[in-house]
Amino acid sequence: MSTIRDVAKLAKVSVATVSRVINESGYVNVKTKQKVEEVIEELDYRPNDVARSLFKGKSKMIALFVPDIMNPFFPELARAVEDITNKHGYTFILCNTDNDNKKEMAYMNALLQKSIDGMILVSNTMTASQIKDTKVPIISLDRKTRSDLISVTVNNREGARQAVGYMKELGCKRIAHIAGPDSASSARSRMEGYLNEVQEEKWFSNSFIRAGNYSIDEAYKVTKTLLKDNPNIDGIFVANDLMAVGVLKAAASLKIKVPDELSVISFDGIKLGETTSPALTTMAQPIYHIGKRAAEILLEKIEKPGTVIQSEEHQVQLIIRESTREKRLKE
Amino acid sequence: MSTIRDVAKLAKVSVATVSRVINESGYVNVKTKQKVEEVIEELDYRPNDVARSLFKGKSKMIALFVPDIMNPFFPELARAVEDITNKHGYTFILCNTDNDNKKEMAYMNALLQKSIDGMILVSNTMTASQIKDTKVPIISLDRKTRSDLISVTVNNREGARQAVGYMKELGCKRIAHIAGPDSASSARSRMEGYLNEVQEEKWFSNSFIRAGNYSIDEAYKVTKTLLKDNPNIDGIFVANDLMAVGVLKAAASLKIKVPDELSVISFDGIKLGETTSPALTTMAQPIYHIGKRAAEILLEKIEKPGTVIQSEEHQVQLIIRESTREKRLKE
DNA sequence: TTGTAGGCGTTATCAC
DNA sequence: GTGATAACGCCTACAA
Repeated sequence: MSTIRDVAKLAKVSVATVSRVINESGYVNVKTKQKVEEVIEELDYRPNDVARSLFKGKSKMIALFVPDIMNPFFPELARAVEDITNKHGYTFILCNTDNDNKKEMAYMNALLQKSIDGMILVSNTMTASQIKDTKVPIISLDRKTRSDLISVTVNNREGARQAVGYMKELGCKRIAHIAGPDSASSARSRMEGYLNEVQEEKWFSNSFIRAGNYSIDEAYKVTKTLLKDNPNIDGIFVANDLMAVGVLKAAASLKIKVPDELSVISFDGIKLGETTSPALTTMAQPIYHIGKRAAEILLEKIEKPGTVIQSEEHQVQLIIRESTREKRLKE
Repeated sequence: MSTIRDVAKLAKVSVATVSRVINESGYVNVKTKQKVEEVIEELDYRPNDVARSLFKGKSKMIALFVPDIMNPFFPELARAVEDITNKHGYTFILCNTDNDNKKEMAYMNALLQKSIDGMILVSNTMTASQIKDTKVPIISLDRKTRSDLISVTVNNREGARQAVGYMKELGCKRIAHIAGPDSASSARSRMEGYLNEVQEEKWFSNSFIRAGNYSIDEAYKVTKTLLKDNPNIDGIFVANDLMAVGVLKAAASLKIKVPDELSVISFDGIKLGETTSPALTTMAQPIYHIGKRAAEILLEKIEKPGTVIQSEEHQVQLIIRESTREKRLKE
């Protein structure tokens, strides 16, 4: 690799001049500029980003923290963030945290040592004190952390409400809820929305709520007992699509027909929900879009430190597929 | 952020000494070491990795190139690579290339400027000349590139053969193939395996082969015409699980029952295949394992430049689920 | 056992 | 317009 000095020597100018042409900063004579560019071409010179970073204290890298990229909700988010950061000339770093605060902090410190320019967090465990003395821009995505971070989220509560409302319209009389992990703000909000819609009903009972953890297997298990304990349930609002897959499996194993005997609606709108059978009716998040917005906001904060930015809450949208159906009233 | 100089000053030693204790290199008196460590603690000093990188010419970062992380085959691979590199103290960079050679080269150059230590490529388009003058270790994963890169792959041809062989055992008499993109070595090998097993059969016809591109939608389209043109087909070997989802949809839309009237077997063993209905019979790759191995080999090459390493080909395994069934012979 | 000093490749601030 | 040169923070000969 040739350095700026090599270029300078060959072009018979100083490194300062070379620096000026590659950065298009300051004055430089047209002819010398030309000469320098020729030499750069000839030597196939590329500036060393590490040296640049050292000088500037910035690395042109941003990181995304997700619990686990193998959870199908996150690839789309990651893709969005990568696309945007890449377009702005930043390098994208992916960190799987397994919701483990230790891991999160380890990553964070490692990245800080690398002069990371900003981070986007999908996290429940990060506390305010852990990030308070960090001066690099950080924003929260999909969830709200226990801190005052700017966040890009979705109207979980209202979306949940609409989902449950839709099931009521369909004629469901006993609607259960498979909840997400209580540690996730999104899960708590969805539960709230469910309760808002259902708490006043005379049929409602706390036993209609079962705790899942946003994973298929756990949802399968709890749904099975739920349905055994309460055979009269005719609708389930599931806190995310992934768990709904488990719910579908549980229903199938109990020979309960979806949607004929049981309507299932969930949340997220991941691709996976289109391929199940029946395909999932769901409240779809604009996943790519919120990832995009998070990245855009972060870059804004990085590149113009002065500007104030605001949290954003985006809208979800009901997508009706095959797992819900209007109940036929007995005549 | 305090620097090594701050530590030195406060500990009343030279920076060299501080450097020695943080790197555990060279001699340093027990008492001074203690003193230095106290100060490090007190100042919460962390060495600046950028400065280190500049000096060493290494960044402790490795990158993984995949076509698109939204394709469900790749998250598991990415997770494996991230886990291993992270365990070794490296930072993980993810690059989505969309199989676009321009993008690949742009990423590559950008990363080289950042003193990347190594790269793992899932790529078809990278040619030998494009990487020949790169001295950082690169290895190929899942596919073989048009170059002499060390690769970690799976026995695609033999696996395909076994898959088709299995369908024959089930009694299938007309087995079609939905192929992957010809640009991918994995797709070509699977096609070969299919042909090996089928070419000699008197029923075989080239029209039993349709070109897909490893995506659901295209597979759906081509399968529909395939099945319309050849209603006597009773088995399909699909080049990957994702396309098999499209195949299942196509069959459903044609009211063809899987597996009763049509057996479907595919390749990859991604989680998605468990959630379809019917669940996919497939030749499963040890996805996480090959990602892990690729990372391990790469790190080996990075940390001990001398050692010679070899390409690896791992075994696939038949997983029988619901999309295949023995044909009942007419009595 | 410890310290001094040069260098990794850039950029930016001065002079000229 | 251009050129020295001092940082950026760290590491490692080489001296002492």
